[in-house]
Amino acid sequence: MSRVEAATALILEVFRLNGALLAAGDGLTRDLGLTSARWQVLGAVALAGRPLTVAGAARAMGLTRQAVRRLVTELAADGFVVLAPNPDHRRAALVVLTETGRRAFAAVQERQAAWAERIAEGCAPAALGEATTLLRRLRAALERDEEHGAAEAES
Amino acid sequence: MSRVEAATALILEVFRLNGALLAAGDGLTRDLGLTSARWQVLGAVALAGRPLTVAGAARAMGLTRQAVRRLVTELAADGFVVLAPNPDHRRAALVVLTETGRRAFAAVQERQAAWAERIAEGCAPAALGEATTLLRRLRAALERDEEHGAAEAES
DNA sequence: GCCGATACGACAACATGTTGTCAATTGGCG
DNA sequence: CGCCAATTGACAACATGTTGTCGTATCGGC
Repeated sequence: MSRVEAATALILEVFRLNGALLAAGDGLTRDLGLTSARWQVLGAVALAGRPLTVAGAARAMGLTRQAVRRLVTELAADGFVVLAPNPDHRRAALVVLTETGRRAFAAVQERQAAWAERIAEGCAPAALGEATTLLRRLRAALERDEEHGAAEAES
Repeated sequence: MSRVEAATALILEVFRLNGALLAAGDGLTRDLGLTSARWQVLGAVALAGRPLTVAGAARAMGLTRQAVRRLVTELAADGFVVLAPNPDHRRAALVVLTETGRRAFAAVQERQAAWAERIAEGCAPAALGEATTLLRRLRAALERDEEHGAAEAES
């Protein structure tokens, strides 16, 4: 198999796995009133070490602040977080976990560990690490390509 | 790094790479009036070997027929495909590429090959293959877990 | 040949992300 | 001090996927 074919096969598999993972994540969190996306936001806030604004959480997650804003609004409506006044910035409120939010996140984290263990059961940690490194390298090449790709496409 | 940690790191990287790939795919197709999603539909129809119905294309791609239906409607509106009567099934029309559609798909395919070569430049085909195999195995475990996961989650 | 299960297309509602736009706040610099 | 650029939150429009529901066409078994 040529390099192009091998790369294409890997890319297609990434798409499929991504879909499967999202579905699994939703299943993992559904009965707690969460989804994969909400869980991700909760995690960013829980693991930040300091209170985050919506825009800050978005930066931490690599998403746009608009997407995070809607999720935060929903999480606040469901009582997982509250928006606390920010002493440093009147408009940019801080997202703070409630006790409910903390408990829900801890519960999901436990499940996720057990789930990851089940899923990766037959895989050597070293092999997982090598695959991660390869994917990271591909993504780096992708982002490098993006930067000066627009000009080359014209040629 | 424990297996759970390694697996979690890999999963997060799959999410990130998926996002980067989608963005790159859109960039690759934009000036032809396509997107990643439309390209995928065009590819399913082009490579099927025989005419496909909307539902058939959806099965071939692992998407729902509703999602494919909308994309096909848009592709038809833009002249990339036409819906031809199906002699075997009055309601299920066949999706057929127009000359425009064929040319657009061929153009994207050329670009994709060059792009994949650039992206995977520093990677050995064997390493790509191993990563693909690992991801496939993870997805298989995931799908197996889904099946009898609902019951275990209660315990 | 009829009848019910199944497949298909259409429509609606929703989830999740994007980009674009706009006003308000903040902070730095002349 | 005052003004201008960057940041932020809000809203809208759109892209892409999902599920649910409905009506109808097709097919297989009796």
